[in-house]
Amino acid sequence: MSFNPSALTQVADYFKVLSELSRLQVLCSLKSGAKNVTEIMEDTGLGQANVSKHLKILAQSGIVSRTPQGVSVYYEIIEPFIFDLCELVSDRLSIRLQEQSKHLKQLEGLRHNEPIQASPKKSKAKVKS
Amino acid sequence: MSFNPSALTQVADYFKVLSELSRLQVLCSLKSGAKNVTEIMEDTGLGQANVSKHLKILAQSGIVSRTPQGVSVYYEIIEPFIFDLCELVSDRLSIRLQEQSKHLKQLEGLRHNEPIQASPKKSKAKVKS
DNA sequence: ATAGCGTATTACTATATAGTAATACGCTAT
DNA sequence: ATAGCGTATTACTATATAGTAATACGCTAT
Repeated sequence: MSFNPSALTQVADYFKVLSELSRLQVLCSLKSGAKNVTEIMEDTGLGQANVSKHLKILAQSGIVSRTPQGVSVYYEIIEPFIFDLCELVSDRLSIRLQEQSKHLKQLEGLRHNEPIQASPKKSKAKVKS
Repeated sequence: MSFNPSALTQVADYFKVLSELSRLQVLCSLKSGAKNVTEIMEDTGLGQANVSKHLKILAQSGIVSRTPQGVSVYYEIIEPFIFDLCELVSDRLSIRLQEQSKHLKQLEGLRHNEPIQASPKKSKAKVKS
């Protein structure tokens, strides 16, 4: 059993950046192209300070670029790879739902053919032997 | 701009499960096959209560299965998909390092007043001067 | 120089959760 | 029944960080 803990840490940190709804919202807002902070605020409904904070994290983690332009600052996706990741996860979650409903139907079928026996109540009463 | 916040939340939560070093260590330990808690502890060096806690999270998120077997409990990966994700991220991080060192070399060149060469694309035609 | 605007930062609160010691729980062999 | 073992849970501490109001900063037009 040999895995590199420092590489794993980096992977964990990368996932951590993507593990916050607000940050994913900001990224989705940038999917259609570069935007400044105000535009992102309007897109996401997040507060200004909050958006700035998340953008800083995204920029520091190399997912997004920062370009001051006049009085405002434009941010842009520089690693579209993240959308691939999100889609993969999203697809996986869909598949899960699919299989889940399939299993539910199987249970339905069972129910009509052979009745499921109710499990006896868990009682802590000690039975004297 | 229309993204589904509830779907995004689920994606974020999935990433959150993978965003902790200890949890990734547990998963890596399970990569070679089903293991009980004690074996995972030995593999990872994590404490017993801590391992149990992480395993609970992994089981509840549908990544791992739980099978009591005698006095111990065996856990097993049921969604190898996570390893694909980890590898993708790991590969991306490697590519970054590669490009980073390339840029460093370019800076070195600048330092010595050597012209910067246009990026070589994928052609392997390396002309020696 | 000054005002106005957009953005970043500061200082703070609230919350989530990793880690852990102690303990409860549940199985198995005796 | 009892002891011993492996695992889960409880109760707690420590830490990280999301969100935010206030404010600082920096650019541009006047």
